[in-house]
Amino acid sequence: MNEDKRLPEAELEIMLELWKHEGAQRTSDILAQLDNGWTLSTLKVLLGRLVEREYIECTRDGRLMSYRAKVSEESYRRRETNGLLSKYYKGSAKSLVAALAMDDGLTQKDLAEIANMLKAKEAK
Amino acid sequence: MNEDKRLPEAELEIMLELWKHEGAQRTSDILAQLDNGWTLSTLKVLLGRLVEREYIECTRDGRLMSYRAKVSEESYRRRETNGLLSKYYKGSAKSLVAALAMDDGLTQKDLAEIANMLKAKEAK
DNA sequence: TTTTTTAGTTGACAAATGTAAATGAAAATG
DNA sequence: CATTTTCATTTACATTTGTCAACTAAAAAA
Repeated sequence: MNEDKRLPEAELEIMLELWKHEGAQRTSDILAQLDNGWTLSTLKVLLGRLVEREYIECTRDGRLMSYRAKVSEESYRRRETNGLLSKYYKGSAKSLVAALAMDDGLTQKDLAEIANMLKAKEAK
Repeated sequence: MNEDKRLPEAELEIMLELWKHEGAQRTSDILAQLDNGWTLSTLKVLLGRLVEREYIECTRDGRLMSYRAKVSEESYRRRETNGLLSKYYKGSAKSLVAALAMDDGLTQKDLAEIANMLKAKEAK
């Protein structure tokens, strides 16, 4: 499959929108949601490319098209996260978290909560 | 400046290599380090583009060129990390860390160590 | 059922990216 | 010094990406 290449920026924007909703979305709704200056034309072309890459699939309801994600946000996010990790943090999640902490992105409380999550998971 | 656009994959590869060393590096050394199949030609073109973007600068030592990063890894990494955060984790560092924890990327010990770092920093 | 709207499909094109060969100039060799 | 080897700089070209406008077909309206 093609599912191991990163998406170009514009197509990713669309995926991010599709991932927000469970079901399929109408072309025009997607356009409205995105609310970047694209024309319908532009959106359609990008959607077409995403279909080719098999990132999404479409169903036609009469004359209207609807699209929904085939590749899950979960899996794509995981790939992107791992990519960031390996490129900039020597693959160490701990380094990344440390950096976030130093950047004021994390509080003691956050850490405590996550430690609890972890404990709960281990207990399982 | 141009410093707010992401680099194309190939150029990033070069930056990652340059960031590994403090000083300037010879073209041929870079090529050797990268050790992907590029020809010298290819590398040079990419280096040229990076110079244009002002991501790196070059000095010539006789007939040889050396390059070194102008944009710091630190700053680029921060940008990329924030990008990931906002795209896939609603901007919440905590969500990202939770995801890492669930993916077995983090141990209790890691968290404890980071909590200590944070404490030390706050004490300052 | 003709006309007008709409939504979808194609064809186009410029800019960016990946890759490399051709060209030029300086340095090492014979 | 003439020749060969090394680098670096240019030019080239196929793909990919970003953006549309033109063209089609179907539905709604007149």
